[in-house]
Amino acid sequence: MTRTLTAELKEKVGEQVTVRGWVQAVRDQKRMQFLILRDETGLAQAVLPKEEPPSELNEAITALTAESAVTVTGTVVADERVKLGGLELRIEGLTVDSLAEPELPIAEDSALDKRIDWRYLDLRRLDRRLIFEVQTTAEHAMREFWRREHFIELHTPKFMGSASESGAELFKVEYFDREAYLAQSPQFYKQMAMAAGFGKVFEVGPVFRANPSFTSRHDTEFTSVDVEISWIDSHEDVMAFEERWLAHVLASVKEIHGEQIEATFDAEVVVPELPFPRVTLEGAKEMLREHGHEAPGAGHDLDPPSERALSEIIKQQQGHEFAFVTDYPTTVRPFYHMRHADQPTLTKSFDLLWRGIELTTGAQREHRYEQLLAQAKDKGVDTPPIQYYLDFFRFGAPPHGGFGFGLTRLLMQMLGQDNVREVTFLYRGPHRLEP
RNA sequence: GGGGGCGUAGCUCAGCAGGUUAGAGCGCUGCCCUGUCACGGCAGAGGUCGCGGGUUCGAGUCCCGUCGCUCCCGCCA
Repeated sequence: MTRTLTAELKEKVGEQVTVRGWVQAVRDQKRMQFLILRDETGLAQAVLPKEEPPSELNEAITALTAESAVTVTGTVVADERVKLGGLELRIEGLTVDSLAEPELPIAEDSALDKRIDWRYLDLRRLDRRLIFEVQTTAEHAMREFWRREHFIELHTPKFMGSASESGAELFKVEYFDREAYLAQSPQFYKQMAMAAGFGKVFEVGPVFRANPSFTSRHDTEFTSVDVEISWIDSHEDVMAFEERWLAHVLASVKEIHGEQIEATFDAEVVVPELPFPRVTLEGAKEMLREHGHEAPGAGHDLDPPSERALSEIIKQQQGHEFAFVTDYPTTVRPFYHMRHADQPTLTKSFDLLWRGIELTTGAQREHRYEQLLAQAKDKGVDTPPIQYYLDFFRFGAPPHGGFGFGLTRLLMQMLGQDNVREVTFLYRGPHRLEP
């Protein structure tokens, strides 16, 4: 049997077709039975007159419950009375593939946490599906761009013998007779690819952070998009790549899903102008103070309210939703970020803000072995466990830099969602390991 | 880790200053309804008020503890 999708029905008027999907609603009346069917492409009405006494088919429809999985065979008929596309299916056969229990544990207006408990039911809604269609398009556009520019795709290990970055907490796991850690980032390995002469690399993969963060934009496992580029002159080259790449991604999403995103989430996808605004961290703080906002003191990163305010100011002044904030002090950056030759307390690093939230952290990396050792010592890093990493720079390493990018944060902002959990297939947090 | 808010029916919530048998809408079950389309009408079932302890003649309501959810901060993508 060939399955016809509900979206294809308009081309099949007069034909007998088989549609397979879920029962959205049953309206069982005295003389007429209506069955609203949903598949991944939309909704369709199926209809059957009720016989006296009711036929077996009538009884089967009466017994249906919402969200049951069914296969319906019938003839497609154009009928102006039908508000759902002016089409309906005159039912000739029905198979109940799986009867749903009558009371569903969640409804459209259920709280997010409860919806995640029953995520597979929540995801049956077509607007949730759109989120993952957009994700697919965005990733495809990223790869398209990378391939065009001769990047190599990496799949780095997620088990590690030691920490790859300071700051974020590590998950410890049993690993035979010793302990291992889940990777917080592919940072060291993408740098290894630079030492291996790969030139330009990317990875889209999971990272793990054992931070007990209870906010709308953190999770303990998320999909990180990582890029690393060799033979750069400074972090400026990395930013210049990232903005072109992102503009391409947003243009693709807008072209394919822009209208639907606007209709579904009331969010406009704006393709950004190049170049993105750039401001140094200290310059940003000055801007904030000029506009009457409090800003953290020297040596400190922007706090979230400052980031939101900064995005707002730049939006007003330059009409741009993105902003690169550059030149973070060494105090808030890891040891491997390259320092400015003339200002050794500042790193050649950047963050990318979009509509007030951090999408990216990037930098030029220190590729000179002796300098890297000195910086590790300066930051109090315990070097023996990461000697394998330091060794990457002993036998000829190119100048390089790159960035890490939160895929879910991109989606959240793109779709006007207020929580990364909405755009994560299955959220993982401090108290969430199921489903 | 720190702070704010919350936890009452399958779902979303109400429950005023502690006072008989804890309510509503949606959903569910049954009956009725000539084409519905958020169908409509009538009837019904459904609750150890997160959990434990305390105050009180009496606790959904007040107090303490605990668990969970949520938002903000810290941390970060």
